Amino acid sequence: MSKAKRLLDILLFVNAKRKFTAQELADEFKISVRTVHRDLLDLSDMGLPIYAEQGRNGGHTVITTRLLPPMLFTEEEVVSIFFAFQALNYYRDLPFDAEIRSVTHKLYRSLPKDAQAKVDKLRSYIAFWNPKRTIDTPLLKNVLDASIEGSQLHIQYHSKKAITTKHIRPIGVYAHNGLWYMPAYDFHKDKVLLFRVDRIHAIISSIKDDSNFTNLEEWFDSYEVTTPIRLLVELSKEGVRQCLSEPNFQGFVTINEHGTGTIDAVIDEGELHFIAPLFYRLGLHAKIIEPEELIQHMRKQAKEILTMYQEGNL
Amino acid sequence: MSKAKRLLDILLFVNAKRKFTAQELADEFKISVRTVHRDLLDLSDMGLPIYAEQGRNGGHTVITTRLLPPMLFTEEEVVSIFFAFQALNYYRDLPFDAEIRSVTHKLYRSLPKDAQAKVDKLRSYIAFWNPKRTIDTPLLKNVLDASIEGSQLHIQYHSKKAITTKHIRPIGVYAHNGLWYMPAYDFHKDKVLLFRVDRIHAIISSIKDDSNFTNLEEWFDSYEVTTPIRLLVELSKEGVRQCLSEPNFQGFVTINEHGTGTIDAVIDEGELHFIAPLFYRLGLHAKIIEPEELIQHMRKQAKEILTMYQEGNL
DNA sequence: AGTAAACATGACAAGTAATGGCATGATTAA
DNA sequence: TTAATCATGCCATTACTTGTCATGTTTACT
Repeated sequence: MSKAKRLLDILLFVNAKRKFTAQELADEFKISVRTVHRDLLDLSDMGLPIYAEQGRNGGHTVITTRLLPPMLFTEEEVVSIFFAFQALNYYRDLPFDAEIRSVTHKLYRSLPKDAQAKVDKLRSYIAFWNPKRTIDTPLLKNVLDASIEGSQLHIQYHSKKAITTKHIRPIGVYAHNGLWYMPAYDFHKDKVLLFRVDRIHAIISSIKDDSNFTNLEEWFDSYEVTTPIRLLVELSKEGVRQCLSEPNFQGFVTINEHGTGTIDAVIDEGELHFIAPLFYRLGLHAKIIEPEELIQHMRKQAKEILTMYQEGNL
Repeated sequence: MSKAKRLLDILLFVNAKRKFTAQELADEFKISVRTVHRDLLDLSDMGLPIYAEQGRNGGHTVITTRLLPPMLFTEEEVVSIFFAFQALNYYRDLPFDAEIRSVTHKLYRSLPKDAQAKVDKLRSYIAFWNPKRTIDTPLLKNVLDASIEGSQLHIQYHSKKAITTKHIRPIGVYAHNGLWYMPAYDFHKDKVLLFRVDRIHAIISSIKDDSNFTNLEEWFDSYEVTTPIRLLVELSKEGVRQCLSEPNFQGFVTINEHGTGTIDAVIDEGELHFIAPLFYRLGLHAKIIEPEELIQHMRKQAKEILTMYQEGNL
């Protein structure tokens, strides 16, 4: 085995083991202790952060977290990593922030000048526009860790009315529109609720809980319509056009020959208040046929608005 | 110079040069031609995709695009790359799709089993929720390239009324809410318009244009209020709460002692129709004081809604 | 057809690097 | 004090690398 290959193997071995003696390595790789010392010197020169403790029970210890074997990338592949990082650029708080920065530096330095220019250009010509938030989400990483480890948390939460204490088990976190959300099982209310991570004031305690539990993926998939309601809407041509750009509806729009169309979908009652604003915006371009609740909601809202802005009342 | 170092240097050299003869390498690195052949054999064994053409005018050629020097990552750094790719997961069409996949595979394979599990878990517990689109954006990469190269395009565009031909110079592309947008200078209208990339039917022609032009970053920065209007809104306590979560306004909300508040901002007239839906949703929680146009718009929309849903007209 | 430019491969000697063995010293815990 | 451990130097031996030379093959040019 070539020396280079052996050094790599030793690198991996010591990374996995963290602490070891020269004799162990000598046995493992069938080389002399003297050579082990030489190899460790070489690795150290190559940047492996390692230190030795003298004396009985001493040994060598790798400081950092584990390193992976060196990887070869093509230029395009590196650009794709920059591209992905660009997508994260608009989030204020991110887990792995430090790692992203270190990877960025490593990769950027290794690029030839012209490729650096290419990356710079890419950054200037493509963007992922999530509203840039000024809201801090300092507990994001903690909550994510709690989700992955499956811990129960007691948190202080700033809810609609006041700051309350909640006993929850997080399911996961997701970013939506620049904010971080956490669905979590609430032990007191005995159901899954959605929390905003930035509204968590503090984590009071964290208990490891080994029982199996749903994760975010499953929760997304299992999202069920509990009280189904039929939504039936007639659309003008322009209404069709706009609804096709609307992620909630694009699957449910049927277009007839004149270019007008209809939405016919079954949705959950709870979604009603969420979709109402869309139909407000559409105005005459969308006429709701069913459900009656939504029509009444529209009517009520319109009346409120009209009352508030009576003619002459400026 | 050690052999290992020389091999790395040769790797970089041949990647940059693509095609070369053994003699050239021998001269460059001051080694014999025989050794060059041996080194190339080694590199080939190490996976460098290289082939040789026999005969006069023959030589060695590297097949792939350029490779970069091998890089060492810590486990956490690799996880951060997966994390970034996860953020891209919800976009349907992406430039660099193939590269992202190959990087993913390379990295995943190199991870130890337990770290693979960690990545899998991460995927299950964190999500970036952009509405999952079913709209194809096949020309995305072309448009991005055109932006970076600074080309003028003639495109067929599916606009509000019909399919028209446009002569444009793209400024860049950005993703927003799962859709890809392209601001571009329209030569006919002599101003910058915003296009939806999925509505581009075809690129008819592309002309390289070396003149300097604004890029996306500058365009975002230079976004100017052309016809400023003062927006003044009174908010209830709940109105304050909701507006603080609204990226457009969170900087402009002032809260007074009772928890109620006001929005006082200067916005562009063109944004009016865009912000109206928010105030619809807020209903009585927000009362617009200025501008009059917005109030009239609200009133008009409310009247339309009421007319459409007259009592008894179900 | 002949020649020159290239790759491909083998043999061998000379040179260089890596290794193991041994010795010595330093540090630390039992 | 002793045993376990790292640290370093020296040297003979072994293993590897290199250059030179020789021989073949393929291909393009004249």
